Amino acid sequence: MIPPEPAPERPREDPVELEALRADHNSYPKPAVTTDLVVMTVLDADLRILLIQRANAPQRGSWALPGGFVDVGPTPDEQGEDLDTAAHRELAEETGLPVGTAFLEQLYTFGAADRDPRGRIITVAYYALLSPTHAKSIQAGSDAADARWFSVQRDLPAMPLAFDHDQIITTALTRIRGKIDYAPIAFELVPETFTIAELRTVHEAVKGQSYDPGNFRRRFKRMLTDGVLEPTDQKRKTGTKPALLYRFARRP
Amino acid sequence: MIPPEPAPERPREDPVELEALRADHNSYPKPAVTTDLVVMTVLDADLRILLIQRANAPQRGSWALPGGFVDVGPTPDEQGEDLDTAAHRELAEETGLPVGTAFLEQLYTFGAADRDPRGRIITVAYYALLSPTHAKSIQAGSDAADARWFSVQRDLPAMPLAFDHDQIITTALTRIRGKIDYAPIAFELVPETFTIAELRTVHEAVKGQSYDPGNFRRRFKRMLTDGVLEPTDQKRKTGTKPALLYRFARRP
DNA sequence: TCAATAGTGTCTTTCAGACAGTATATA
DNA sequence: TATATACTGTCTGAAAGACACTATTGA
Repeated sequence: MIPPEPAPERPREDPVELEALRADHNSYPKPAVTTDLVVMTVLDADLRILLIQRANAPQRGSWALPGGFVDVGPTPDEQGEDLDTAAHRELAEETGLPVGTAFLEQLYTFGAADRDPRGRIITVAYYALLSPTHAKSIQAGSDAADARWFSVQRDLPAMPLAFDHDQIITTALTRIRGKIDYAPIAFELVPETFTIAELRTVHEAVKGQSYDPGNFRRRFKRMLTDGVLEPTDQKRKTGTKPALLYRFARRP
Repeated sequence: MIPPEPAPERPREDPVELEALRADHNSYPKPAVTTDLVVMTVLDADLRILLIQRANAPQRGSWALPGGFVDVGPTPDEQGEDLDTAAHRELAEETGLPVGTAFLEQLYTFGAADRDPRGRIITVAYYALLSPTHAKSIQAGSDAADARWFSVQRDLPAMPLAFDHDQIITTALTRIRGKIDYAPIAFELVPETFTIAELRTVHEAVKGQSYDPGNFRRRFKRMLTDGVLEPTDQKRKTGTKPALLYRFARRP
């Protein structure tokens, strides 16, 4: 092993040299970059994804993921928005909800050379989780003639999607199905306060399997002692015995 | 819930219209896109990362991750290489090893607007895992005056890196430290055949913690019965009692 | 013979799955 | 009163951590 030398100080950039670099940087062809969103919610014990019907070519009329081009400033000094900001902006535009309402996380970047007929377009995919409360307000709110919730289990399998969006959705499903077992993402898919049964239903809808109510409750109760959750003093009427409502303690 | 209509057939693109789309596509500013590589190995029970010293501005002289621009074709019909292909190509160029020698996986895409002084550059980061056999051949092989292995624990904390490369490395470390517990990535960091102690050393170097040899062996032996591993009939002389060598059954 | 590591076995705790049983609401 | 669900408890097995113990090599 060669012992590493002490690292040099980070050099200041020479403004003149930098100008040359910037000119050089602009002399090569570049790809377009978009963000696409896999927006998910659980409605009626069913995992759903928000799709929009494309109003323009290419693939006009096809159902597709919401998304759009990342804002890149016109000059090196106006460099536009961060990737995360672009994703948040798209989400707000498509759902009508204020920025920060939903859980949003980068998923994967899809960059096959031929994935879009318009030319070279690389897309940074994000997934978002919406509570049913917010999800329902989308239906009602915006002019959603061309934006609908599709059931992952019932609708998606037989549905042709634009571009490689089926692959993006598959990646998102794999991600949340793995992550729900160890990260607190199920809480993003229930209302502000919720019963244990409602939380279990979310897990079941996401994983596509059922859980024993007793065992799920036990696992759940460990989060109570960990301070991740707190009980409220309210109950939800379910038709039979009312169930205690809990709240996710976002910041302990 | 609005019941979704049957999805329309995927429309054929009109060539004339497509031409217009392509022209439109080229009328907006675009970012440059690079891939950066976090190439890791374990040498002398120590997790290491390959860094190169930048020969050109910006940040000439700084240590940085290997990487480069994604090849984007000059026209919509010559759209260049896939992202994964670009990453594989960069890895081969930087290490001198043939494509396919190392494990390579997409990590995360970094797209802060101001992350590069040259202008808007989005980088799709990948991480690669090299066996010590291959890692050593890099040192010897290429003119590696400006490419070296740095110890994650000993060297990196005090080392200033170019751009946001420290953040990329942190993300890579978090990823493999999580993944090594459930995915067979440790086998990418040992020679073709290896002892249990060698595999344990890799786990310890990656996680930065020590494991009880007996317990590790037991966990390991379950992989034997699962067919993930197979014993060889060879032993490695260790200085004391020789240890049996095993082989990773890549495809069962 | 001693030191060091290979390799085995035991005890305990934790947690998940299966499942029985009790409590309390509505119809 | 019947039924459905909330909620509790018990049994079992898988797996991890702590740790004692035996086996086999080289010095």
